Amino acid sequence: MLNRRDRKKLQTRAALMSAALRLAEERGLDHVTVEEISEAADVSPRTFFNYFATKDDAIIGEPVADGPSVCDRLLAVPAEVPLVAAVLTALVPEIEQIQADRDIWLLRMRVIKDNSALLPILVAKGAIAEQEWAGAIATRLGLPAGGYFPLLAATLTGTAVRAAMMRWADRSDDNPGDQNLLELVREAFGVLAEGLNTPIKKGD
Amino acid sequence: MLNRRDRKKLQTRAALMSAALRLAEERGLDHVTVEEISEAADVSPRTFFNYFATKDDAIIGEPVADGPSVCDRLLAVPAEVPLVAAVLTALVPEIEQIQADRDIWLLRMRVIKDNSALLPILVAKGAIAEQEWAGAIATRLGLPAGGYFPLLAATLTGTAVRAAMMRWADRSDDNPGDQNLLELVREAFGVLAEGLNTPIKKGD
DNA sequence: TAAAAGTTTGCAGAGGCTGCAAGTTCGGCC
DNA sequence: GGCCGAACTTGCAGCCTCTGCAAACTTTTA
Repeated sequence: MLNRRDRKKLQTRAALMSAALRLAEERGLDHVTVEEISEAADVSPRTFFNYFATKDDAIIGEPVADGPSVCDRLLAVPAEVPLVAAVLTALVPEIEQIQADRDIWLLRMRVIKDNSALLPILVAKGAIAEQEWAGAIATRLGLPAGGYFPLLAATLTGTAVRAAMMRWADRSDDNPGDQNLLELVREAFGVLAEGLNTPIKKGD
Repeated sequence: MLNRRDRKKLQTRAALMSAALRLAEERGLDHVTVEEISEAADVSPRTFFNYFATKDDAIIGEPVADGPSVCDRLLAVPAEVPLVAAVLTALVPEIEQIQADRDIWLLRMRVIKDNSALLPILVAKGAIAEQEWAGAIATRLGLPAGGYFPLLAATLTGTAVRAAMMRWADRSDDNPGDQNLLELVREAFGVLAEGLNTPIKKGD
């Protein structure tokens, strides 16, 4: 259970992230200093760095892993299920979590979109996860762990997820007002499964 | 033609990049300061920033575009050629250029591999290019420019290229000593074309 | 060769980030 | 309740990245 101390930490962390996002959205991340963020969260600047290694991290956040990981779930999917479908299945809980935190994620994606320096950092976080997926994929397929295909497959699926999220967050102009992230990921995975030479049918 | 001034610039730029790579390989990028790099290249630290916006950029470098771009070439490939094959064709010159600069690229990839903070930056550079590819791909397929599929396709191909380069640079342990980058890209594109559910045949 | 154009450099300064040591709060135990 | 140790916060000093500006300096051009 969480004691007062842990609750306060969570609270401080959330306050810092929220302040960072809010300020970054207002004026762009470059025009927000750590001092201002800490000020807004009512802690000292030094404390900011006790929570986040870099200013960017306060925007990106970190996956708060509780429960079985994507890898665990991926290994749990029956071996007969084709790779792409299996990965999708393993991802569903994460995706639903993101949908649940819809507001914060949309804000985050908006900030990332407006501060192009952040996108690569998001990708970097993803790359760490993908490295792990690669191991699980290799196991599934009975391929050597350090092999080529598993890593390629993991990286490609990660990319597809990210692309879907970008699209999800991008409710601009002529985009339908509200879309289901899971549906978008499904579409992207369809492309992965079928091969790039076969454009998706519906919509653009 | 290049006059003395331009030649000197090229020379200074190369000296900075080379010094940065050499020092970063020796002690890790974090333990190399801009001051040391400039010192080694025999210019002032201030001059370093006339050439590169950030320290990282001296490692990553920038595509020195001369001649037709990937996009130009992509649009020049006959419309009947399937997408994946077309992109591959458009990329061949770039890939050959990289093979030609083999030594510097291998060093660069080694440094990137040892300094994980650099990988996302490499990806970022790629993302800019991919954005442009997406436009060309859309044109090829007669899809709306801002659409979903073209960007997904561009991102996926970019990812595949990068994966191939990582593998190319990774001549470790049980890897065959010398591989052809073009061949590796071809393999990765094979996966893209066929769909992820069909693992590549030969090798792992 | 003199003016114009382009480059290098030093300097001052903002801001990110770190180690350290002192102060404060919290949790558990007698 | 009171006390101790662990965890957390904070200020401070300091290094480093990166920028704007203005003064040299070098190359090009007329």
